Amino acid sequence: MELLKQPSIEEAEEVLNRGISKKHAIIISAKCTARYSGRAESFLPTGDRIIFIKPDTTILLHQISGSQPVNWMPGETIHSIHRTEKNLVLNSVRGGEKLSIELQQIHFINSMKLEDTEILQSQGSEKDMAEMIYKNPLLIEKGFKPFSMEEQTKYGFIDVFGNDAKGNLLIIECKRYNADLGAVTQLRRYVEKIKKDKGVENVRGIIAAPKISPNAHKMLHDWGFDFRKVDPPKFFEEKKKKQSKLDNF
Amino acid sequence: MELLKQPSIEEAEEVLNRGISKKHAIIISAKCTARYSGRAESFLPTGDRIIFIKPDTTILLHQISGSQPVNWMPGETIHSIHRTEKNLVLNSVRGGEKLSIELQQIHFINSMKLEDTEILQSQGSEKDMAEMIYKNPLLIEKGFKPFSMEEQTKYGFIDVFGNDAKGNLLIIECKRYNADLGAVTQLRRYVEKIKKDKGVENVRGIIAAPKISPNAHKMLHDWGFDFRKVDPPKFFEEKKKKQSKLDNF
DNA sequence: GGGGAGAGATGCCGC
DNA sequence: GCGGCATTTCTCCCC
Repeated sequence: MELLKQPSIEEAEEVLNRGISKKHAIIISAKCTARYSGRAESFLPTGDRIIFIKPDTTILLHQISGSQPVNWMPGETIHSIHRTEKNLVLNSVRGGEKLSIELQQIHFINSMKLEDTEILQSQGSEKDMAEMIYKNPLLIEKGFKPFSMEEQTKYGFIDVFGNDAKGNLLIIECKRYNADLGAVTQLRRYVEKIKKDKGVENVRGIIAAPKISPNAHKMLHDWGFDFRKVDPPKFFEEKKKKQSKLDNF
Repeated sequence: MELLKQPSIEEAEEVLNRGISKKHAIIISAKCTARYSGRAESFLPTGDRIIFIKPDTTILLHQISGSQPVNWMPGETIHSIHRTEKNLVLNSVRGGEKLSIELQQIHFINSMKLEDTEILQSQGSEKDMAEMIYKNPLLIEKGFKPFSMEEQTKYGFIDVFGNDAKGNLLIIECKRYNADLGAVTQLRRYVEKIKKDKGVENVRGIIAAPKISPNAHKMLHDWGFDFRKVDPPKFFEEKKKKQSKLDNF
């Protein structure tokens, strides 16, 4: 691990070059400017920021607020270090894209080998929600018999597909949070595709979500579709437990 | 600035508490585990990671690859430090969400005041593209007369709105990259809304984008809409210059 | 504060 | 590789 406080340009240059070639994780706190050119064009005037170069060549430039980086480059990027008269410049190139960070004052630089082979174990995605409905069709309505999940069509894939009590085809589009206009047009697209492909007319559409925006609900109704309030699995699990505990009093 | 290499639990706890209360930017490199509960549930087993706590209370946990954090909490989060028998635990709570990071070995911790009042100056967004078309209607077709931009409707806002040479209403939906099925359904929504609101039938729709997916193009055609190849401004500016330079030979 | 949509979105999966 | 789409999306803008 190399960790330098207020390094000279020469020291920082060496640490950077060595760290990049060794696939270290490199963190720099510095006063800098940044220019980006590629999918758009941008310039960020002088300020204190955090720069993070990952072993996979990803580079992130973070300002002191917000969860998104202000500038970045994803993997497969080539970094190079240059010197101006007074400063150090970090150029990162990838295809037609280029990020150029000019370091004007380096507060600290750290370069070190990090070990991590784990991946995130996650639950509660939209797919989990579809699975929950598939296994508990009563969440939609009595008599609903789902027969497929993630059904592929050229116009997108259907979350849950089945028959209702009267034998109509029934398409469920799940949203784990608020259903919006996009969710309704998505459902509409699937219903029309299935009607056309199977040459049938009795195809119903349902949006399953914890809530739906007023305009989306209106459009849903205009198109003869329905809404079912369904909470995604694991959503605010702790909060719900607490709430039901309170409800018992 | 406080910068400690391999700090003891006690030292790290002090730096963390002091840094959070002083609204410092805090960076930790550590072996850790992470649990998240809220909009989903997740667990991340032991590994070396980078933790970044911003002055606005945003917290990011980054693994050594990928441009996205593996766990995070946006602003308005309350952080607190606790001790287990052997380790330090950083709890971050916001509404019904909770992120808990257990620090098992701290490689370094840095806490410092950062100064930054600048915001990114950016060009080449979809709005810039709409503006370009508004000013150069020939990019769409001869006789196109745009009369409004960002027109608000309850079902979304229209990028560019105008009349064609024959006096039909013409709605343009811009996409700065590949137009997909969503872009077509979006356009369709606007056209239907305008037809209904104005009680007219002669409303045309056009997607302006550098390219469009085959399925989207088919759906566009099925609905009687058109596609115009338009490159967004500033997109790969450097690359294009180079290309046109090559073309001259 | 909610709705609607873009983003230099990124990431995942299926064909 | 492209297509289609979810994301603990985040962020911005307008009502």
